[in-house]
Amino acid sequence: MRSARTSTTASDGDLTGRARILQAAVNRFAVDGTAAPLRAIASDAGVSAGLILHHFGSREGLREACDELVLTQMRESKTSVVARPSGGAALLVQLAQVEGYAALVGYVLRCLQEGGPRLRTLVDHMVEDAVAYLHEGEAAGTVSRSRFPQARARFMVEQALGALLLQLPAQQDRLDLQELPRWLRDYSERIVGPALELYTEPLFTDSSLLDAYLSTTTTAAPTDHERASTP
Amino acid sequence: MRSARTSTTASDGDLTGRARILQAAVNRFAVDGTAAPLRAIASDAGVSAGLILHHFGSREGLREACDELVLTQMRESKTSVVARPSGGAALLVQLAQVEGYAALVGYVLRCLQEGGPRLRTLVDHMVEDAVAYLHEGEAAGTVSRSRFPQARARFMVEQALGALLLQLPAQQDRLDLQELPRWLRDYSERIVGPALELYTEPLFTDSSLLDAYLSTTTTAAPTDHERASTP
DNA sequence: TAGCGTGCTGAACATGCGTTCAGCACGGAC
DNA sequence: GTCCGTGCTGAACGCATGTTCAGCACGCTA
Repeated sequence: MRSARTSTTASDGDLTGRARILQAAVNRFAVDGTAAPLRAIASDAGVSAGLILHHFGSREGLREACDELVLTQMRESKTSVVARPSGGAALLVQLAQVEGYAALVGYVLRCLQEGGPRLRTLVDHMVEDAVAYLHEGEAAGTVSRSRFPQARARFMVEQALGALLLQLPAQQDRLDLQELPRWLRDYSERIVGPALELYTEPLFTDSSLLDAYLSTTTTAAPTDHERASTP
Repeated sequence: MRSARTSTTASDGDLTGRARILQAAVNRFAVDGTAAPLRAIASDAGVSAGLILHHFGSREGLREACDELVLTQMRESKTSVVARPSGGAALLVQLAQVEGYAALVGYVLRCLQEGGPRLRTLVDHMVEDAVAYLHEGEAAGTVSRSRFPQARARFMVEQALGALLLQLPAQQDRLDLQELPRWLRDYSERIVGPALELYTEPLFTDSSLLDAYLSTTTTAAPTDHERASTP
């Protein structure tokens, strides 16, 4: 199957082969999971499987190119999408509403679901954004100060992202990108009540547990250091 | 390779073939991910790959038998392991400390990471336990009452479990069961500070956001219904 | 016009997987 | 003793995958 235009330079309307592959890959990985076969991606892009290897060397090379693309697109879109208290999770929900960004969000969710350090930098960026956002809140007086600002931000981001992952279909099953925006919106609506309540009215009626913990770590307490280890 | 005892009834010390397969399967799935090949499991159990199919019909049959085993073992162990506020996550952490239960916990984590409705009943049980536990706290006066007790419990359980998943290695990578208890303990220590703080001192300094939300849902507000849908 | 490199194809290869199947060993029933 | 069913094996099959490779088409350069 030859593409309509065989010109190497991408004229308006149709992309270069490499870009078409990348776009198809992000889409397929989001829909069918990160184990989607190269031939399916090639078919979607209207090229042969060999061309993918020709451009990216290997399957892993394609994955890395996808990661890079997603990282830059997330960074670019961050300015246009308002940051939100729940860290990066709400950012993903917001972004998925934007036309054409569903595949991007789907790929990110699939990568996080896959596990491992693949998008660690993306999560780290989200944590940093959350730190900054919470810090602004502290300055404005709307957010309470923390003894562990860094760890608190990471804790919130990881909880919000992780809860999202639990809702996903299995890696091998299909994720409908058409339904993704609505589905994410429904999920947000479902949790916004408990979330706001939990963040406004403390779960514990007294501070005995917190006090007990703080008293055990008063001596040489590393009030905010982050370790990152993997079993 | 014939097993030492060929007696069909399991004498003390060595299990029947079926049980050995099941044990090896849970172990392999936990260590190498749920895509671990049957031949590896067979090798671990000291049997041929054909025997697995003979007993369980197919790979999916083996998975379902593992799920059932894990479900019953979790139910049995629940009485001996104290329930904790953060829902099922802390239960997993506690259980992993017990000698010989690491594989069980690892398999549960792998299944949750895989996504989909595989262990939905387990999560539902955890939610129900959390509801009961929080209710006891309310009666004792240590936990604040919620407008959405069911949704709050689910929200907390899913957040706690999900955050745990984000820490896991990739499905294809190895999960060291020897290190799992220590690793889970380290993770707990890392988050207990922010968690207790967040649950004791409200994140928001005023209730404007919560009030705004509640005012929009005063009319015919379904104060606590749960929907479960998958995209 | 001749040469050449880039984009690209399609067939082929090697590998690993789940699954099938014909058949063996053995222990209890009759 | 004979029969039969159960537990079990090991080779084989069919399939899907990632990857390799020889070669084609086309546009640029000289």
